[in-house]
Amino acid sequence: MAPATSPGDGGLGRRHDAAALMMLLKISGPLDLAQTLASGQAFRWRRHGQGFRGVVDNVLFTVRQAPDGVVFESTPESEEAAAPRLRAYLRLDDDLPALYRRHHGDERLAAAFRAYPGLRLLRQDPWECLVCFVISIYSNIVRISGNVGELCRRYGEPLTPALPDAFTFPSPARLAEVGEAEFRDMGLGFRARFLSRLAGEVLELGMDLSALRGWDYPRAKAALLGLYGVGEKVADCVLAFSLDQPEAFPVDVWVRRAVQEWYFDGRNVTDRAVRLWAGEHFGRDAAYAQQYLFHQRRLQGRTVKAGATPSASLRR
DNA sequence: GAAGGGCCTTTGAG
DNA sequence: ACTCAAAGGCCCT
Repeated sequence: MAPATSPGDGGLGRRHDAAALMMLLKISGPLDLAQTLASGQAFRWRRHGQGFRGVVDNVLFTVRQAPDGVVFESTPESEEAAAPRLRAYLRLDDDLPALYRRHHGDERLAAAFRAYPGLRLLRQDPWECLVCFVISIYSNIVRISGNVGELCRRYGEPLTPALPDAFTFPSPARLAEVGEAEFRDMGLGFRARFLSRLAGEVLELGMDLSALRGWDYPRAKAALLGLYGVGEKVADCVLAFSLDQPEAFPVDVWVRRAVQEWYFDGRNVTDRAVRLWAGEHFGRDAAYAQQYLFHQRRLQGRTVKAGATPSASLRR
C-alpha cells in the first residue's frame, strides 16, 4: 500500500495515495458510469479495480460509481480543480428524466431507457474524438482501442514523470509530421492516409474544432465533412460525442439495424433516409436517442435469434 | 442522389 | 488448426 506521504512523488508536492485523495462528485440525476464509459463513445478508458482509468484533457482520472455519485482521483490536477472538468465531461447537467419523459410513448426507445438508465453522452475533446472515429472506420472495438492507445504511446507526451504509463493525446501538429507510411506500419491500414491528411488539413486550416460547439448543426457538420476521411457517420459521432450537437444522429451498422427492425418493419432503408427520419422523429433528442438505440441493439448481438422477431422479444 | 467496388488488418465464429 | 465473413465507412467512379 502507498505510504501516507511519498518522497518520490516526482516533485508534484502531493501524494499518490489513492484512498486518501478520493473525492466524491455528487450527482442528482441517474448515471451509469460503466455503461457510459463502455458505450463506444470513447476508446481510452480501461477497467481499473472496481472502476475505470482514463485521460480527460490531459488529466488522469480514476473513477468508480458510488451510491450518491462518482468517486474519483485525479492527477496531476487536484481533485478540487478537476471536479468541474469531470462533471462537464460526463454531462452531469443533462436532465435525463426529462428526456425519458419526452419519449415515454416510443416503445422502442422507452425499452432502451429502461434497460440502461443513466447512460449518458460524453463531452470529449473534439480533436481526440475526431481522430478516434476516423480510426474506427470499418474496424472493431478491440482493434480501435489498441490503435488509439498506441497512437498516444508513440506520439503523445507522458502526463507526468511519475506516470510513464499515461499520455496526452497527440496534437494535429504532431500527427501531421508523422506520415502515412508510419501510420500504416503501426497497423492503421487504409486509415493511415485518412489520418495523415486529416491532421495536415486541420493544422493548415488552423481549425479550432471547439468553436463548432456554438454553431448550428448543419453548418458544424458541413465544416467536418470538408475534411478528408470524414464522412457522414464520423462527423455525426464527433458532433454528438464532443460538440454537444443534440441533433446529430450517427448512423452505423448497429443503428441502421435497430431503426430498420424497430421502426421500419425490417425493410431496408438508406442511411440518408434514416438520418432524415431521425431528425423528424427525435429532433433535438436525436443524439441521445441514437446512443440508447445503438447500445441496446449492439448488446443484443449481430443477429436476432431465430424464432423471436425483434419486436416480440422486446415487447413487454 | 443512389449504387457498387476497393480498401488494410484483426477478430472471432464456425 | 484453419477458413472466412464481418468489422461502429470513406473515397471514387
